[in-house]
Amino acid sequence: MASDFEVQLRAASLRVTRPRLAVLGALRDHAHVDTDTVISLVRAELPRVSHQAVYDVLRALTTAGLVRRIEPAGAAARYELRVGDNHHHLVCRSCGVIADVDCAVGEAPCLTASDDHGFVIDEAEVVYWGTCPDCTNQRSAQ
Amino acid sequence: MASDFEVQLRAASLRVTRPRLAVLGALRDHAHVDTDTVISLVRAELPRVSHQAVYDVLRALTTAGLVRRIEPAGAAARYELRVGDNHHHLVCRSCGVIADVDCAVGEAPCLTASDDHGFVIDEAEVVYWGTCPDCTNQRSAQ
DNA sequence: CTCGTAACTTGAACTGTTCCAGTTTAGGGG
DNA sequence: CCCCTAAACTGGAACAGTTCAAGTTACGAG
Repeated sequence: MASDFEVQLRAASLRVTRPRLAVLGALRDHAHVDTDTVISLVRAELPRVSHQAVYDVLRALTTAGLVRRIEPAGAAARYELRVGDNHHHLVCRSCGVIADVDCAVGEAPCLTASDDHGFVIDEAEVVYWGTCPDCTNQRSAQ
Repeated sequence: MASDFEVQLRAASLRVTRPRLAVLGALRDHAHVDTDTVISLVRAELPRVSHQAVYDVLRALTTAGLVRRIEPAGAAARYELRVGDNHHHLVCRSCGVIADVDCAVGEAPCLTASDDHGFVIDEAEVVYWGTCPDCTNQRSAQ
């Protein structure tokens, strides 16, 4: 429901606008989408939204913590609705598809490095690289 | 020594060329450098090397496994000489500096995801995000 | 030494993202 | 309830990092 997003936006002291609601709706329905896809999805609803508006909205939502930005090496940025758990991602080297995985080890998996070099660590990001089932099948079928 | 790199290149059935040796030398002396820096370092030795050559060399060395490409979200690609251990990285959100860390848990830390979704996983990449000592000090000094 | 091909040079193109100046609009104060 | 102003949006241009393409050079097998 839109009103749910409205509450979230207000809680983050962000104005409730159509583009923002459309972006949140798009992310609710499609996980791990890149900016271009978000733009298309938003325009399906609001045809006149500029690409710049989507970039602005995504940044505003990301800094507000409502949305999480994922940026696998060598690919465009992707976004997902921020859910409470700090889960990780499986990325297919072949087609780029992304799947969610829960933390491997308990609640804070590798959150503490063996030697922090004096850094103040606030997040441990884990990316599993591999080949997704579809790409594996396609390859063996060749 | 250069001859060491020569052996490595030949072992990967890559031709031994000055640009390649220069890139390897630059990476030996400077950890976690971005492409631009590699270009400068190489040109200090061989002024006439094109940026394209450096890009080509870095890609060839990366696919050959002699060099490892690191690509922290939102930053340009960085490179380091591939060493045997699969260590991880600490990245400073403020200045972008990178430090090495050994695997947190044993030899293959989080290498096995809790649920692999049918993916064939070949690498688990861990990035610790935080603030480096220098940036922490600078901030508290303000 | 000769020759074929991998590697290099030069220069332009491309993608994802950001910057900028001007216009619109959400939503609190009067 | 309406007005006003900062926040948000539009359109268009700029930018950085990387890659593509066509032609030239030089490594190293024979």
